[in-house]
Amino acid sequence: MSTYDRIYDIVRQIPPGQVATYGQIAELANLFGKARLVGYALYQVAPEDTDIPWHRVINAKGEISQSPHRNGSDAWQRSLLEQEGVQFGPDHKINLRDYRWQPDRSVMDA
DNA sequence: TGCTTGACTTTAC
DNA sequence: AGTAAAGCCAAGC
Repeated sequence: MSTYDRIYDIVRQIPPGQVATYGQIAELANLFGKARLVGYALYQVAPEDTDIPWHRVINAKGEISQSPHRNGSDAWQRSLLEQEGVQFGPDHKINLRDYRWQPDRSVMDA
């Protein structure tokens, strides 16, 4: 069981129409403070890999993280999210308050 | 083997 | 509010 396996395991559990931040994934995978590894792990996942919903992982700002090496897979990511009903704000940001994934919401209030 | 880089986050000016 | 720096760990060279 490698570190990345734990990350992928968490990412696989993100339900459609919801998103999670890198830091959140790291925390759930018992890797608090190691958010970079999450991004690095996802970097190794091929965009066409449908086994892992990599597109549901975004940064803490609610935006799709970009990198010189992505070259368009970021646009693809946005497309996939919109397809699942995730709406982007005027500045191309996702409202985490509404779409953030709540893994274990035992205390359901209101 | 050792140094640099990176799909990040948080805290501090 | 936008910018800067530090912490983290695996991969590539």
